[in-house]
Amino acid sequence: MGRMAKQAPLSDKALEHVARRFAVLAEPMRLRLLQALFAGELPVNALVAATGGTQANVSRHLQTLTQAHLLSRRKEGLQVFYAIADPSIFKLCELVCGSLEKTFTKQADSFSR
Amino acid sequence: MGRMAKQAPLSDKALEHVARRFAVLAEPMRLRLLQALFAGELPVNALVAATGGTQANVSRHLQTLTQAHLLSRRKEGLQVFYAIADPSIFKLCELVCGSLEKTFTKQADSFSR
DNA sequence: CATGCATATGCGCATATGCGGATGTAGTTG
DNA sequence: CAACTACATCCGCATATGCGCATATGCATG
Repeated sequence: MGRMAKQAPLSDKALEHVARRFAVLAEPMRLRLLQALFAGELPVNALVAATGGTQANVSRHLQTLTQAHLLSRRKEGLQVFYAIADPSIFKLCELVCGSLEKTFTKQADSFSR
Repeated sequence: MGRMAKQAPLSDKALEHVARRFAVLAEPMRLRLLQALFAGELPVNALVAATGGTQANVSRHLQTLTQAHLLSRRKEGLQVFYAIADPSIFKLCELVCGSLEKTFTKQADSFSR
């Protein structure tokens, strides 16, 4: 299957899907939520506490992440537990952080030189 | 160095930088430009042709990508050549595409079952 | 130095998105 | 079933961002 695909140009629809995925990750509050969930499943109130956001805002962002299939949702009594559903998130964040680190390091070098 | 870092929670500033990186990638036209540049360096007019965008719009998006240190810029006579400056882009796109493929496959399965 | 080409930028508009505050809903408990 | 808890959603506002159009800038050439 398409594993070694030679980067065949993606269709417009595919590009929009990819863009949407990146857009979902392009909000600090959502990144905070994902970061809090790195350690494992958590209920909304814990995420509110962990991120310092309002309950309404946290809930909305959780909905966005869930609709993007990045989080899973599980009701248990009064609480709703969210968890990371797409493990690619981990590598994604690693990659971006690594790349940004390099960039900053280079910028720092350009001063010290 | 930080290679095996235990995902220490990122600072607010760091999170905003990561979010910004994702935001830059969250536009179909910019993804088209990156995709066109996957094969190598190209001048603006070629990118206009490849993407079907207007010259003004392409130029602005190229500026965005360059300011984000994703592209490099090289002037040669009247033309300006752009090239991918951050190889992490390749893996990033691969990861997202792979993840989206899985998601769609699952959705497809949920019909055929 | 006047003209022309390749690229960049200013401006205005339309749309999208995040946020706070209030309110709605589902489930639990007395 | 009334009151409470945990979560979701509605509304309005403020801001950000993409786009088209026009125009400016930089560089080469006759």
